[in-house]
Amino acid sequence: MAQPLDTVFSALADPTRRAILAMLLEDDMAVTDVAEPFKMSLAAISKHLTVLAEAGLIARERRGRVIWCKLEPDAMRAASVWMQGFGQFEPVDLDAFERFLEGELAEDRPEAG
Amino acid sequence: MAQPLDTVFSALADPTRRAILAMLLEDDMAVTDVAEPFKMSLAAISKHLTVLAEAGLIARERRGRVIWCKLEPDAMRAASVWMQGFGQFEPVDLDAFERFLEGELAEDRPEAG
DNA sequence: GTGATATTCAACCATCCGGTTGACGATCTC
DNA sequence: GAGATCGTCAACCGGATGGTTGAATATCAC
Repeated sequence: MAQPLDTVFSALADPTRRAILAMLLEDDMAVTDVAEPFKMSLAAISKHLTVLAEAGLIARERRGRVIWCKLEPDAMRAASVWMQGFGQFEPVDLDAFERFLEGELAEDRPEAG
Repeated sequence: MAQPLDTVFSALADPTRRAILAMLLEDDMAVTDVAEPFKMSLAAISKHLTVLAEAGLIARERRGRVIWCKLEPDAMRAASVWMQGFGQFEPVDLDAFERFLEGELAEDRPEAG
C-alpha cells in the first residue's frame, strides 16, 4: 500500500472517515469536537484522523493543547481525475451533493437521525 | 460495509483492481485474459473481479465456458460526485489521465515495465 | 506543583483482506 | 464418453484494519 491512490481510496472507503471529511468541509475542528458525534472512543477517531492525514486528505496542527484538523481537498484531485477518466460525468450538482452528505451523516451519526 | 460508497471506494483502493478497470476501459475481456498480465493466480484475479462486480464497477456475462467482463463506469458516478463536492477541480486533462494510467499499469504489471 | 483537559501510545482482540493451493463444475472438442 | 479448458469454490495463512482499554504525554489553569 504505497501508491497515493491506494491510500486515498482506502481512506475514503470508511464511512466514519467520510463523515469526518464532510464535517471538516464546514469548518476546521479540534480532535475532541470531531469525535463528539460518534459512538466510538476518542482513540478510534484519533486513528481515523491519522489515516486521513497519511492520505493527505487532512492536515493536523497543534495549537496549545488542542490539535486542529483541516481539510486538504487537493489530495482528492488525482483520485478524482482517475475516476473521471472512466466516464464523462455531468457537472456536479451541488444540491444533490448536499442531500447526499446529509444522508451519509444521518447514517453514520445516530444522534442526527 | 453496506453503503455503496464503501464498496466502490474500497474496490478502487487496490492497485490490481484499478489496473483491471484500466484494461477493461479498452475492451471487454475474458477472465483468463484479464489474469494473464498479472503475476498472481487466476483464483486471486477471480476474487478481484468479484469485488469489482459487487461494487457494480464491472459486469460479468457467461458466454459458453468463457465469462466476459465489461466496465460499468456508471457505478463511479456517485463516488465521483462525492469527491467533487470537496473541491472545484479543473476539467479533466485526458492526456494527463492516459499518462497516469500508463504509470499505474507499469507499476502493477511488471511485464509492461 | 496539582489537577484537569486534550491527544496519542501501546497492547490486545476479532474480523477482514489478499494471496495460495487443490478440488470441483461447466463447457467445448474430439 | 474422454480429455482439455474456463472459472469458481473451499480451506488455509499471514498481515492489515477497526475497535477497545488503560497508561502516558503535553498543555493549560490555579
